[in-house]
Amino acid sequence: MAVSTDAILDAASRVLAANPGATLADVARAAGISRTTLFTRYATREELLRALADDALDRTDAAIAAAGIGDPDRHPVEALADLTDAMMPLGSRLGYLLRERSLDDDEDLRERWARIDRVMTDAIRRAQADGRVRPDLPALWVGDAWFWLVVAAWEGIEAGRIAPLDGSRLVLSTLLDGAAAP
Amino acid sequence: MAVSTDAILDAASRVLAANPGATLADVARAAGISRTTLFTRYATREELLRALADDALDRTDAAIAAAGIGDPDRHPVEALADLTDAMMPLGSRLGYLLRERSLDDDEDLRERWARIDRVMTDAIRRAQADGRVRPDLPALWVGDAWFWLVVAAWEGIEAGRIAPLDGSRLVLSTLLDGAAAP
DNA sequence: TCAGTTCCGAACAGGAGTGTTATCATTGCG
DNA sequence: CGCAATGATAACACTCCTGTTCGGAACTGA
Repeated sequence: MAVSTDAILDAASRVLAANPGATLADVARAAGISRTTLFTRYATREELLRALADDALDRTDAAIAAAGIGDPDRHPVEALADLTDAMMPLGSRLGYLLRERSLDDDEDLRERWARIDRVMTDAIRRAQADGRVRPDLPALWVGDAWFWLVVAAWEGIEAGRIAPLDGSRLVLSTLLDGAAAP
Repeated sequence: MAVSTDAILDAASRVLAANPGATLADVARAAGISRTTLFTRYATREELLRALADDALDRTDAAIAAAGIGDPDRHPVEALADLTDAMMPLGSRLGYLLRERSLDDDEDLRERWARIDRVMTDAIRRAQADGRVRPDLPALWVGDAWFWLVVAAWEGIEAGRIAPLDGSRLVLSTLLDGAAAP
């Protein structure tokens, strides 16, 4: 196995995030292997896409667990800060999922994403009950706002609009404190 | 002209936003016309995509002008509120551009988008100078954060996670005041 | 009724991508 | 050195989409 599975998935996520219609030949070229070799790893395009999605969700699950988002004893703002840090390197891995709609009707993937959503929303509800997050905002919305601000940071970093090391801080500070001058 | 150009673009943006790889046959079906008739309006797929993008940018330009974003005398927060309201209905029209990468190398479209970006960023810089927006956040980032919160609202509304009429308020309140409890 | 227009359906050629197969070169191991 | 495994290259069939063409249906206006 000259080229690791991870290297293939990494190349694939970069190519497919940049252009969801990219050819398997493009992916293979980016991974430094031939198209036929790529087919020996993933028999069909869909199989590759599925593996990519699973890998992205694995990493997200791991980040959520490591940050202790589901832990009621953990300070929710600290947990969110840790999670945001951990999410920043996942740009292309997860970003590709945003643009790839052919997996929308995959029940397993939807269920995995719903579970992540539930963990986040529960944590936000606890933070609201603890008086740390505004109770007048729907918890679902706060979670969505956080996620899309992370996407904003991914895009901003990729486009060179913000410094890579600033991403996490900007997301957290904007989400929690807002952009209006005090 | 039984089916208006606008109806075709509307159907096309909905179909292509849901799935950028959708076939022209899909688009024609959604628009209620035949595939051959669609070809009489737009000779190639690229021509249709270009028309869609131009239309979306036209609407964005109009919304920016109507909100007075570029007007230094206008209260910047009120202008942003008006703009956010005006952006809410543009979900699929602009959302499709987010996912469509085949137009990334189109110089005209890039220039149009850059001009919109410049108007927004200038307005944010003025708001920072006036003490209405935190000066410690990069103006580029504030603009991006606003835009992606708008996207979050589009997605949330489409998924039924937030009420359509709440979108604009949630975006503004989150961006300006933050989600942390005071 | 006739002419003109607009649209649809069917059919076709061409191109591009997927997935398969067979053959050859390379590397590593016994 | 010989064998096995791995991957590359090339070629192929197949499918799907694009873009074009043609004949006919429906509607309109004189």
